[in-house]
Amino acid sequence: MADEEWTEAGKAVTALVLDVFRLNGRLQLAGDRLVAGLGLTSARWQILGAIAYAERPESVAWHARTMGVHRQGVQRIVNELEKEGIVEFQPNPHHKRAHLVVLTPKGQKLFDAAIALQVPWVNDLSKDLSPDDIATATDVIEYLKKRLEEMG
Amino acid sequence: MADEEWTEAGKAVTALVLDVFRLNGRLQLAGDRLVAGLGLTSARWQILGAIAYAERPESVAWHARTMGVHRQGVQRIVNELEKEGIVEFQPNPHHKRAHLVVLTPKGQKLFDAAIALQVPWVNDLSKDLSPDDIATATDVIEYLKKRLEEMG
DNA sequence: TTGTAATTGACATAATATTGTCAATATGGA
DNA sequence: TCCATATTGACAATATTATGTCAATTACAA
Repeated sequence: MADEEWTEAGKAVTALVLDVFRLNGRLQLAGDRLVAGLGLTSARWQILGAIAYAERPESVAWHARTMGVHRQGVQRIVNELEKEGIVEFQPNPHHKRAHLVVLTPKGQKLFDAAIALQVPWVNDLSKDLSPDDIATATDVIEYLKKRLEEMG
Repeated sequence: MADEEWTEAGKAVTALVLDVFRLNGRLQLAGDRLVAGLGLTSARWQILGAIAYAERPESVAWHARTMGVHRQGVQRIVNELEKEGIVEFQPNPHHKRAHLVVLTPKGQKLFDAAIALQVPWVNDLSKDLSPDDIATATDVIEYLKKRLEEMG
């Protein structure tokens, strides 16, 4: 493969990447607006989701690693959420310092309220898309993500 | 359509959105690493690309609007690039203050160098993907982006 | 057990992004 | 022309994110 020119797939993925950047920005904005009334932001919501959907209570560092973001950012937001009674720390039987993060009942209600806003929003957003095409798009996105994780 | 539960497409798009967030992070990271040796970052590179690929010289505010980002951020980076001789401002015959941004020869060389790094990188990244699937993914991403722009 | 490397939360600092305001300019209608 | 509205670059004030360091802890191999 010559190095100076794009392959067909390379050209197409280049365009896809630029679209992913733009979509990411729009989604961030839309998410912020959707849950602003609940006192949430996209960043907070995403962390709540990670905690809510984890199979078991996990540490801040674990969540950061899983989300692929800096652990300091997650720590800062989780500490805020803890002060607001939205999450709480549980002792970790396997680690004295790395406490496990869980939603409080108040946090669970807040997350449920966010979901209640997201459901009609995403149902409307996606109503004209074919499930097959969405699945294909997801496969491509996940493949690229996996490749990047391997390469990085 | 009931509001309390996800449609099939809604559920699938919810998963897709989370994947887009993760991929965006990985791409940002990979881009930073790819062009770091050139004194570029993902953000700078993206702005250079917008300037390079614009059909004609445009103002900072125009680029920010097109990219869907804050105009202040673009302004800050463009001002830096201008100090470094990578871009320059041209007088705008239609507006006294809104100067038009163009690449200098040095800037064009820098952008070409970034592309020279990106080509083999993206060719390798995409080598096992089918052009059809990439096209489908791009269509879905673009559709979502367009819908969000309309809604917002 | 002992030593080495990795993980973790806390903290500090710098870089970047966000938000709001202002005056200059441009646009379009009355 | 005149006026209201929108756009633009500059500037300032916060907020958020990124990066590096540290000590405590853990994991693991010798």
